[in-house]
Amino acid sequence: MIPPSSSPLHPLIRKLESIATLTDDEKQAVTSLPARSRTLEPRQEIVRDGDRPSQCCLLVEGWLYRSKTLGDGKRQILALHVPGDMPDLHSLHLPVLDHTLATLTRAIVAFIPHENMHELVTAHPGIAAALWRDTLIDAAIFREWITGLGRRDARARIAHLFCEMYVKLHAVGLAADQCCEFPLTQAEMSDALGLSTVHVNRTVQELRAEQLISWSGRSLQILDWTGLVAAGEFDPTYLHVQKRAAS
Amino acid sequence: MIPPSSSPLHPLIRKLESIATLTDDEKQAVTSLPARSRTLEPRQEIVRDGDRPSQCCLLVEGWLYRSKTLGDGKRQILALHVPGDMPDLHSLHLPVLDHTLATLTRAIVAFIPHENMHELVTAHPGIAAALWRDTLIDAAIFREWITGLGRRDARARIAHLFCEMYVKLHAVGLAADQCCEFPLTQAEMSDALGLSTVHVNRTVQELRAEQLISWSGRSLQILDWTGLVAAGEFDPTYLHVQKRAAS
DNA sequence: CGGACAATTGATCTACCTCAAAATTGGTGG
DNA sequence: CCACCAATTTTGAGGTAGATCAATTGTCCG
Repeated sequence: MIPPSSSPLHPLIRKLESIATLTDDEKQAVTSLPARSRTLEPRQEIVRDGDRPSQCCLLVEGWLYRSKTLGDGKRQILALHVPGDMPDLHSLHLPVLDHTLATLTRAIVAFIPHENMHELVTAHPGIAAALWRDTLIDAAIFREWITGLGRRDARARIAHLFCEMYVKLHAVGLAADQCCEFPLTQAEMSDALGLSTVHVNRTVQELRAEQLISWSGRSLQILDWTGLVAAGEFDPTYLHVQKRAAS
Repeated sequence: MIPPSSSPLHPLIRKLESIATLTDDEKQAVTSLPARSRTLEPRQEIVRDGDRPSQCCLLVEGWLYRSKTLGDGKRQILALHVPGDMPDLHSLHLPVLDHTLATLTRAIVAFIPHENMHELVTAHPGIAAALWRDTLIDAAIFREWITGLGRRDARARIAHLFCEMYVKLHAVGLAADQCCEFPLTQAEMSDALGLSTVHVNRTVQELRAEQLISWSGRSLQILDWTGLVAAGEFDPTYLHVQKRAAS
């Protein structure tokens, strides 16, 4: 019943299984969703602040981010997304977007019409609950970011972000052995953490000097998980991961 | 079919009508929810970080807040709640709480067992959608707070918060003529905005000197809405208010 | 009237910002 | 395979919004 990993819907199944338990029937229903796949280049907008999308976006491969831009051009990154995420699932119930969704890396995304999503959740309350749960986890991550931006210093914020992304990737089988992708530039990282690029640079060097991480190019290695967790005061409870997905 | 305003469930109906359209049948179903009301004193915890609540809390009167506390005792307020809100609705799908819910003022809250909420959303998909939508608006507010904490200065953050609470209260009929309750202390405000109390104090005085607001005790008057909106770069889109509720 | 809490003020300090330039890196075409 | 370009990362040198510490002054109640 599990679709071949070549199906663009496989990452969604994997993701849903990391946060809920699905029956075979439900898996089947997800698999038969009509999805139109596209490959997008890095740093390309998918849907923009103010848009009224008529479809949802499922990230199959690569990373996406969501952001708001202020009047003076300052930008705040609100969330980072990895394969399996549906970053604009909320558009199902909030017709007008209040922020922009874009690619960070080259990415494969699958578009599913709202209509079909509505049918899916109507016919399968279990899936509706799982998707609702997913949006609630999203909100829990927002709360953690609020806490970091409001009350943590630069070092803790950066360490915390590394921990968070490692756990998120691990939950969907995309990280192991303390290694994972981390394809942000320091400028993007500063927009996510409410810092300047200069300060991010200096603080990342600090973490490297402390032998907590090794990060170059797009690959991150966590050298001292315990130390990094302590530096970021990281407690994964808020991610509400149910279990590690089979790859 | 509308319950008398003395019913503890009236604020919930009013709130849901401010974000969605309910049929009489759905209103009836909400009204017949079993709710146990209690009056709580100011600054009293309702559910704590780590708890596994078995009921949801509906705020009938007064203000609540949600917060996280860090290791060193620093506190971040994550959200402010006004009558009609169900601040821990997410516990329906995320069993363990990742933050604390407490009263800001003396408050009346009604508790509804998860069991009955589950029955309600199973029997009434329209209500399920409205509640889901409500949690999504919650998340949209979190995103706006992230933006403020990350990229706005103290003056803009404070102005923005005044605007946000005025609009939220207005949507449920609890504000008019540029006047509303604002029962936070400056210390609580600083915990919400990621600032120190001293700096909040000085910046509020600035806004008063600019004749944008008048705020003393628990009552706020907005003297210059346009000016305050400009100071906070406030755009209410993210609140996704559908229409003003009848009081 | 007194006590507790909240608001206000003053003085000093610092984490982080801004501006600007230099050094690296990775990708590309010849 | 190398030279070159553009995008990143890194370094240096000030500057500042906002923090911290420590009183002092309201203000609201019982």
